[in-house]
Amino acid sequence: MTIPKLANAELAVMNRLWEEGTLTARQLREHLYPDATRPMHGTIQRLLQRLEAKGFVERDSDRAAHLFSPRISREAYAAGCLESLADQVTGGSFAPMITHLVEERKLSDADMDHLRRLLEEK
Amino acid sequence: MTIPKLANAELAVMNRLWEEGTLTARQLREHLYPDATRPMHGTIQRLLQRLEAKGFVERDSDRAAHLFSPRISREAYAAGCLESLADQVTGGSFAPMITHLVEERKLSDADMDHLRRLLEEK
DNA sequence: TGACATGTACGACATGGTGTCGCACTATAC
DNA sequence: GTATAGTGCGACACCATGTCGTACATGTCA
Repeated sequence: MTIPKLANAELAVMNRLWEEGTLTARQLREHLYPDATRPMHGTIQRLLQRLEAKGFVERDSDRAAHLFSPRISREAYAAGCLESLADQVTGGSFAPMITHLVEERKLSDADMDHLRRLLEEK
Repeated sequence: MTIPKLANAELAVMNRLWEEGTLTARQLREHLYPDATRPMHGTIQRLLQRLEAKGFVERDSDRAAHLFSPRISREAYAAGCLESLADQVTGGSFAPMITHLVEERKLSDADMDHLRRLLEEK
């Protein structure tokens, strides 16, 4: 029961929803395709429909123009992807890749500090 | 210049190469398709060819049966995926998803200990 | 040398997911 | 009523992937 992967256009929609919380299809379209020569109505609807099917967005159909909100937080999605990555590549363990990140100095100081404090508390 | 993503069959080949170091196409086939009703020669060759094109395997063609070895370590691949995940979802920062993992207690004790020690050293 | 086994190169195909379009249908506004 | 905006969804083209088949190269042994 791993998290379904999001494709580019889907992720763009989710990123916008994670930023704003709740939006209509029109608001999404205006941000994602600001200078579209074509309508793109259908495209957004299709994306939202698929995202709803995957359980990523929630639809409030009270009004004529439905309201869409994220159903999964950005952090939960990211962590879910990280989990399935670990399952596929490092046998479910996170240590190898984080170690590699630290040794290659890919972690920012802020990230390191954050982690240190987090681990001390637990 | 993010790391190209590996598909299932490709990942299976890489996992085997990461375990064994260097193998021939035949050895790979015997492990990956042990009870194949069909030859699968072409399939393995195709996969290796694509992996070579993506820069994941190295080919030693000195002998008649070429030898294939991984060109990227398992850890480097995992960390690379993790990096592009962070870029896509959390603006390049790793803290949010690791925090989420810790809070949801998805990290094993071994992982936690490992990280604690790692971070103390740096 | 020829016959045969083994291995490589690669074009081709079916499949599945994705991004897009277009049209039918519905609801709201004037 | 008509016009405008929104939804639902079938359809399509595109691309990566996994697989197959065939052509070609090489090696071995009589």
